[in-house]
Amino acid sequence: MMVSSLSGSILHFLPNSCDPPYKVLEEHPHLNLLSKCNNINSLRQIHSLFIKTGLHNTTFALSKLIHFCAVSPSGDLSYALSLFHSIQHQPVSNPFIWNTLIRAFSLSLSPIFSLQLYLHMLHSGVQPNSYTFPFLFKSCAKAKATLEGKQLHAHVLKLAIHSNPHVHTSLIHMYSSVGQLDYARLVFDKSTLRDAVSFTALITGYVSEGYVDNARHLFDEIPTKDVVSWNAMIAGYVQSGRFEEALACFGHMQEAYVSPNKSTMVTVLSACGHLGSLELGNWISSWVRECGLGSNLQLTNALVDMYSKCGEIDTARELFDGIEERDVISWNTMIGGYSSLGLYEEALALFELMLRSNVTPNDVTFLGILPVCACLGALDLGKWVHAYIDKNLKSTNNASLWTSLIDMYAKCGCIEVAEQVFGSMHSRSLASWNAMISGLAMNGDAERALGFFSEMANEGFQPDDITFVGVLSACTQAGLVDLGRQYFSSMIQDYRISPKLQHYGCMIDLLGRAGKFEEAKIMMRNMEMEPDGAIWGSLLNACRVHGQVELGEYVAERLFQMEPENPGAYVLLSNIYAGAGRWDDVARIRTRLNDKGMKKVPGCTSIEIDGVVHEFLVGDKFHPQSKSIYRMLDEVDKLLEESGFVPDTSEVLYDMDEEWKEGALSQHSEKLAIAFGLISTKPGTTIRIVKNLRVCGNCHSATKLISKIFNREIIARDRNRFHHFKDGFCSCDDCW
DNA sequence: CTAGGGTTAG
Repeated sequence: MMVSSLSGSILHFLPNSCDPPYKVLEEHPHLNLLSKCNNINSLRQIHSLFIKTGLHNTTFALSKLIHFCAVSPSGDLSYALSLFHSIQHQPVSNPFIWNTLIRAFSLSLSPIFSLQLYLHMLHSGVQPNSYTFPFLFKSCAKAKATLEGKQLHAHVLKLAIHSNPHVHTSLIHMYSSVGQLDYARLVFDKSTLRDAVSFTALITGYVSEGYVDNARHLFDEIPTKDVVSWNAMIAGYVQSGRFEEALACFGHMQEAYVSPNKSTMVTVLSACGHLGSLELGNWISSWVRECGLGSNLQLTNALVDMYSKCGEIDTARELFDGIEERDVISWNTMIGGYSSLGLYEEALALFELMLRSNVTPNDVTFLGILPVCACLGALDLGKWVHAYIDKNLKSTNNASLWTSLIDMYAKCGCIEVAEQVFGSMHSRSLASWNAMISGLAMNGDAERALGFFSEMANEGFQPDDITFVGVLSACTQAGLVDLGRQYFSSMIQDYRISPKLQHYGCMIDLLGRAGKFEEAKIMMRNMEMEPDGAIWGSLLNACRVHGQVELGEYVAERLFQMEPENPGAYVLLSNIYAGAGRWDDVARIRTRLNDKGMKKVPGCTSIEIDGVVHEFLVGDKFHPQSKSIYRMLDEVDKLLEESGFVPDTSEVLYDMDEEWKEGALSQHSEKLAIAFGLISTKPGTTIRIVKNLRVCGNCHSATKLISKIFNREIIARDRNRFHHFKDGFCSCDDCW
C-alpha cells in the first residue's frame, strides 16, 4: 500500500475544536466508571449509560471508551471501530482517537491496517503528531513494510518532528527490524540524541542481521547502559549462539551494578541450558524465589527448559507440575526436554496429557514429538501428526517441521511418503535435502541417495558435514568402496569440510566390510582425533564378517579398555570365535562377561498396531494374546519347514550377539512380532517392525521366506538400517 | 488522556 504524499493543505490544516473543555467533562461522575471496567460486558453497560446521559455525543467520552476497547488486553478492537464509526458523521478532529486506533492496529495481528487508518486520518484533515508515528513505525516494523516506512519517514521530516526522541527511536527500530541497517545507522548518526534507548534500537538491528560484534562496539559506546541495553546485548549473544559471551556479559552487568530483571534472567537461563551451566541456573532459581517471582510463567518456563537441558529432568518436571496455568510453551518445553533426553514414553504420555487438557499443539510441539515417532517407529502416530499439520498448520513456513516429517517417515521405512513430503515443500532447506539423502541411504537406496546429492548441488545448495554423513553412509550400506573414497576426498578438497568422527566411522565401516583392513588401519592412524568406540566397533564387526580372528582379538582388547561397561565387544568377539569353531574361546569370553556382571542388551522388537506399540522379548509370553501368537508361530514354522527351510543351528551360537542362547530360534523377538502382525492385520497389509539390535541371520532368511509364503511386505528396522522384505527377497541383498 | 529500545520452547 502506498501512502499518498502529504499535501500542504493537510500539513497546514488546523483542526476545529467542537468539544466542550476537557476539564468540565473529566469531573463527570460516569467517566470514573471506566477506570474500574475490566471486561467487555461491563464496557457495554457503561456505553449504554453514556447513551442515556447523552455523554456519547461528546468526543471526549467516546475517546475514553475507544481507548479502553482498543488498547486494553481484555478489549475488543471491532467494538472500538464501531464506536469510532458512530462518530463519523461529525469530523473526528481529535488526533488522540486516531492515535489510539492506530496503536490498536499496531498491536493486532494485521498491523498493516494502521497505515490505512493513517491515510484516512490525513484525508479527514487531521494532522498527525509525534504520538502517531511511533505506532505507525511499529506497524511497519511488524509488517516488514519497508517502502511505507520510508514514506512515513518523509512525513516526519516534513512535519519536522524527527528530533522527538520517541519518533527518532521508533524510526531506528523500524529500519533495524526490516533489515535496512544503513538507514537505521543514518538516522542514528544524524541525530544528537544518543541515549541508551536509541543505541539499543540500533544494536538489535545489528544483532538480527548477524553482526553481533558491531553490536558490541555500539554497546560499548553507550554512555549510561541501563537494564534494557544489557538485556539486548546478552540476548544478542544468545541469538548468535555465543552462549559463553552471553554469560560473560551477564557477569559484566553485575560488575556494573545494574540490577537484572525478569527478562535478563529469562535470557541468561536460555544460555545456561545451552551450556549446561547448572550452577548458575540454580543460582537464578533461588534469585527467582527470593524476588517472589516463583509464579511468573515466563521465568518458570525458562527454568524448566534450563533444568531439562542440564539433564535434571525430574526437577524440571516438578516445576512444570507446579505451574498454575501452563501455556503452550510450558508443554512444548517439557515434551521437548523428554524427547531430547531419549525419554520417549514420557514425552508421549505428556503429549497425550496436553491434548486431554485441551491445549492446542503448535509446530514446536511436533518438532518434539516427531523424533519420538521416528525413534520408536510409531508410524500411526506420525501419520496422525502429519494429518494434523496438513489440516491446521498447512500454512506454516517452518521448514524444520516438514524436515522432521521427512525424517520420521524415512525412519519408519516409508521412504516414498518421505519423498512426497519433500516434493510438496514450498521452499526446501539444506536440512530437508540432508534428511532425504540419509533417509534413502538407510532405506538401502544408495543410488537415489547419491542422485539427490547431485540434484541438490544443481539447485544451488552447498552440502555441509551432515550431507556427507548421509552420502558416505549410502556408500557404506551399498558397499560402494570406490565411490565412498571419491566422496570422502571431494568433501575435504572441494568443499573444505574437515572430516569428523562420523565421516571416519562411515569410511572405516565401508573399508572394513569390503575386507580392506590395511587401508582402514591407515585411515585410523591418520585421523586428527582419537577413534571412538563406534569406530573400533565397526572394525570389530568387519573382523566378524571376514573371520579375522587375530585382528579381532586386538581390536576387542582395545574396546575392552575403552568401554569396559559395554558388553557389545565381548559379544562380537565371541561371535568371531564361534565363526571359527573355537568353542572353548567362546565359553571363555562368556565367563569373562558373566564375571564382570555384564548382561547383553536383550533383543527387543516392537510393532505398532492401531496406534499402540507392542514390545516383544525373546520367548516372551507376557502379551495378552500370547496363546494366539504362539499358535501362529507354530503355523509359520510348519509352513517354513514345508517350503524347505532348515534352521541354521550353527547360527544359534554364531549369532549369540543378537538373542544370546536362551531362546529357541523360532522364538526370537522379531518372529514373535511378525507372528503378532500376521494375526492382527488384514491379509496383504505391510508389516512394520523395529528391532533394537541387528537382525540375526536365521531370522533374516526366515523373514524373506515369510514375506513370500504369506504374501506380505515386511519392513524391519534394525539398529542401523532397514530391511524391506518382499517376495522372498530383501532390499539389503543379504549384506548388513 | 496516548509515545521510543530488550524478554521464554526449536
